Amino acid sequence: MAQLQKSIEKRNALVKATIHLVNNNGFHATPMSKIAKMASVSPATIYLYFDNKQDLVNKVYIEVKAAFTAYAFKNYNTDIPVAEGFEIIWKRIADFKLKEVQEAMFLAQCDNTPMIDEASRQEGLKHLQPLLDLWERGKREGIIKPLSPYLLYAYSINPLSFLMVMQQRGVFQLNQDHLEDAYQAAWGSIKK
Amino acid sequence: MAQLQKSIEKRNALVKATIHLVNNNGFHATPMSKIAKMASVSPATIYLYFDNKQDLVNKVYIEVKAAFTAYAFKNYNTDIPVAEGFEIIWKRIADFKLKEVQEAMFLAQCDNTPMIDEASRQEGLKHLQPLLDLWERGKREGIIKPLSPYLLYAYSINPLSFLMVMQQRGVFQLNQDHLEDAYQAAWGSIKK
DNA sequence: AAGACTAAAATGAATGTTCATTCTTTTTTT
DNA sequence: AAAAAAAGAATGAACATTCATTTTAGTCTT
Repeated sequence: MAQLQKSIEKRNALVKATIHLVNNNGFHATPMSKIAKMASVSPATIYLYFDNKQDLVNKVYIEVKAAFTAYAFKNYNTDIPVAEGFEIIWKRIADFKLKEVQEAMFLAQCDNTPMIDEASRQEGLKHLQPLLDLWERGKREGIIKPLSPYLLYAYSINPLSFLMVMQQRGVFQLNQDHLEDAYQAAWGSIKK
Repeated sequence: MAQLQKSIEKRNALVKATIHLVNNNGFHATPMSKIAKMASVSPATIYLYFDNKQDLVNKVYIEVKAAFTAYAFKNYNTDIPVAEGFEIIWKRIADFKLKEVQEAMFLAQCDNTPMIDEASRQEGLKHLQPLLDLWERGKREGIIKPLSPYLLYAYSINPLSFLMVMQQRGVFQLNQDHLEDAYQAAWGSIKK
C-alpha cells in the first residue's frame, strides 16, 4: 500500500510563512490564501497538515514556545548554583530573542492578544517550569528575594520582550553593552 | 440654521465598546456590527464619528494613551526631586493599571501588535516625554544609572504591564503588598 | 407660541468583497 | 493500479462600507 508521505518541508514552509505574516499583519489579517502563497502551496493543502486556521496558529505557537524553552535551558541543569543558573538561562533567552527575532516577536504577540486558545497557552506555560524551580531553590537558599514568581519574571525576564519589540520597530539598537547592562538590572532586581 | 448636534454620549459608547470588544476578541475579530450593537447604535452611525474601522481604533488608542499619561503625571511637576518624582509617577501608573483595567489592557494589546498605524503609535509616544526628561535629570544628578531610557523603561515601568496581563488572565492576584515589592524592584533596578 | 422648514443625525437594508473551508480533479508515489 | 497528496476552482458566510430613507431638533415665520 502507499505510504504516509506528507512533506516535512511543506509543513515547515507553512509554519514559517504563518510566523512571518502574523508578525506583520496580525492573525486575523493574514488570510490562509497568503500563507499558502508564501509557502508555495495550494490553500487546500494547508488542510492536510492542520485542521483549520486556529489549529494552525495554536500548533505554531506551541512549537515555537517549545523551541524557545529548549534553547533557553540548553546549558542548564539542576546541579548548577542558582546565580550561575540564572545567568546561563537569562543569557540564552537574550540570545534567542536577538537571533530568532521572528520567532520571538511571534511569541510576544501571542502572549499579549486573544489569538491563542487558552489550552494552548497553558501548554506553552508548562515548559517554563525549570525556571520556576530555580527560583524556588534560590529562595530556599536565601539568595533571591522571597517574591511571587510573577514579580521575579516581570522584572528579570520579561523586560527583554519589551526591548526586543523596540529594537524590532527600529526605535533603538540593542547591542552587547546594552545586554550586559540589562543582565545586571535583571539580576539586581531579583537577588536578595 | 440647524446646529451640529452629534451626541458625545454616542461617541463615548462607541469608544467604550471598541475597547471592550478588541480586548476580548482582537481588532480583526470585532466586526463593526458588534461595536454598533454594543453601543446601541446603527452600524452606519459609526461612520458619522469615524472615517473607517482603522481610524476608529487609531483614535481610541490615542485618546486612551492621552488619558493614561494625564493620569500618570497628574501629581508630578519638574520641581519635585528625582526619586520622589519617580515614585509618584510609578505609583500613579500602577494605580491606573489596576483601576482602569480595560483601558490598560487595550494599550498593552495595541503596543504589541500591528493593530495601530505607525503615525498613531508615534503620536502616543510623545506623551511620555516628561518621564524621559525625569530620567535625564536623574542621570545628570548622578542619582540613576546612566543607561538608555529604553532599558530604564523596560525594567521599571514596563513590568507592570506583564503583571497586569497575568492578573487579568486570573493567573495570579496582584495585591497592595505585591505592588510595594514591585515598586522596590523597579526603583532598585534603576537607582545608581 | 404653534406650525412649517431645513439640515444634520441616525437608521436598516443593500452591496460588493474577502476569506475560510470544501469539492472535484489531477499528480505523485509506491 | 491504487491510494495518498496536492491542486485550483467553487461555495457560502461574514464583514466593512455605502445608500436611500426617516427621525430629530434647531430656526424662522406669522
